[in-house]
Amino acid sequence: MQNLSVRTDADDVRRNDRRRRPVRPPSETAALRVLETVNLLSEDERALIRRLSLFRESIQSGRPFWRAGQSVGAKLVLSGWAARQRTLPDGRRQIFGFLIPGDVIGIGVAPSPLEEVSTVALTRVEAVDALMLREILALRDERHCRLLAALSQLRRQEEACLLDHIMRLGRQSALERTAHFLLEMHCRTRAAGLAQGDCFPLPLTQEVLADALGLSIVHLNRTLQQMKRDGLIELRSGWATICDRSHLEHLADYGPHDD
Amino acid sequence: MQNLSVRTDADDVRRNDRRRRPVRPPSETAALRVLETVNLLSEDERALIRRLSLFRESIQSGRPFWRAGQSVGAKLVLSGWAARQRTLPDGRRQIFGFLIPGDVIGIGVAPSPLEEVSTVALTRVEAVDALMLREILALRDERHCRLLAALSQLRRQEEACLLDHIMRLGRQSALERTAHFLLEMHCRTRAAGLAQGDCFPLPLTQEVLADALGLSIVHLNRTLQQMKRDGLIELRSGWATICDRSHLEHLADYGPHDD
DNA sequence: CGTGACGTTGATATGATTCAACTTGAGTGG
DNA sequence: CCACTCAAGTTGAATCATATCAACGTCACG
Repeated sequence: MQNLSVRTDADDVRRNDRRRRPVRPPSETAALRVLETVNLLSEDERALIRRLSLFRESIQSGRPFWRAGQSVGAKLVLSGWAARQRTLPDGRRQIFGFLIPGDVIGIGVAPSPLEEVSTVALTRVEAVDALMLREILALRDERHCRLLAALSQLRRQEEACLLDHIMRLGRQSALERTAHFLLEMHCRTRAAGLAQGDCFPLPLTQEVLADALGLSIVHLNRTLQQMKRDGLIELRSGWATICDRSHLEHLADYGPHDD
Repeated sequence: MQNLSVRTDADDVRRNDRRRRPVRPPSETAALRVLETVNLLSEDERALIRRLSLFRESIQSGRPFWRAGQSVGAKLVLSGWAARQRTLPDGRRQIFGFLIPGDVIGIGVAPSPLEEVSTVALTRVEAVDALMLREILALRDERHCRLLAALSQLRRQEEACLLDHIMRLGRQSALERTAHFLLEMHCRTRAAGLAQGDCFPLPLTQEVLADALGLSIVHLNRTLQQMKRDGLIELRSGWATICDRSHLEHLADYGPHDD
């Protein structure tokens, strides 16, 4: 794992026991993989993404990654995770979703309400300013049409995840929600080339997980323990493993919908 | 009320006690008002909407209004309410949102995942086939740019409602959810010109309401009763009244978000 | 005068939250 | 190397919010 060129966020977690070395330049392959998954890109388009890497920035864990209503600006995540979240006056927090490597925010002609939601880094996040990308795409040059299509499909997947999230929060039990969420994250990390078979990075504390799933931290903990006890999943140091996929999928009603 | 030109859905409910008369042509003003609220339209654009009324169709309450993945097709609701919903294998249902007069589905260049959700009529629904509208807008004629802007803002509002829905389901109590939802519906019906001051049509059974708010029907019933007892709202025959707005807004944390 | 859809109610069960204590493991500084 | 600290995870007990079940009321309609 360590010698792959993809720097995962869970690496951050697992490298805790060593002295932090100077930051290696993060590879842009995760970003490219996400987009490729969706749509094969031309060499022109890949080069465009790679050139962006010059405008790299690094956000510390816990710092805001994107401020609500940041009217101008656009970012492409190279590595690290962030959470879109909103907080009630009394402190209750709801997480709407996660940004993982290859995800993008602020691109797209029409502004999305998702960009009105503040986003906070959950690990160290390496990102590039994608304003240039946005402007290039706005020209609707034919050479970039596949990239454009890939990005707009990415946006559609994001919206589909919102719907799944509503289904989970409104009508599924703690166990079902958690199972469904883990399957979704496995799918997303796999698309980003971050997963290894049934094993995928999940650099989230139980508190964060609970705030995403609309559960208390204690109840989430018990739910996870039950899932481990039942041999459905394994969790350790920022990584999750799907042990019994078919059982999980059945439990969570995971898959395409036809009603 | 009865002599206003806007035919509301709640009229359907309240007219139960009379012989059903031949269907009067529904006015298109609700549709226009929704769009106008967002953006003043030119006379050209209004005329366009009015002309659409020729392709009118009527959907019975309970029948599907839009099938999941109906790849082609576009509709504009003139009157009546419909629910976007998904059902789990064991029958649990989650409602993602409601279509009210002036709402539109299937327009928009990029297909939205919301259009992958099946939609069912909750009252009789009068709609027009807006395929023509979609094609006209796709031309990006300058004369229709305001209409285009209005429609895309409508879509943004829809997505914002999804986020509010997630917040409600994930982190608010039954009371808060219900309050928040009622305020949202008041706002939306007002924009459609259907509300009368603090009073607005709400032609939803408690079962439907419960499935939207992620509550059991019994608990929703008790919650509504408490709200009535506390003088927050009134409900009767398909209409709701906001009695104590400031209290409700405070209770539900309703309003713009800044975190 | 049934019949069915919707709403209401009480009793009871359960899933989830809260609180508080304790564990574990990694980072930090003496 | 040890003691300390802090964040994250774990556990049990008590409590609360919400669900479930079953019965009953009401009203419109045929």
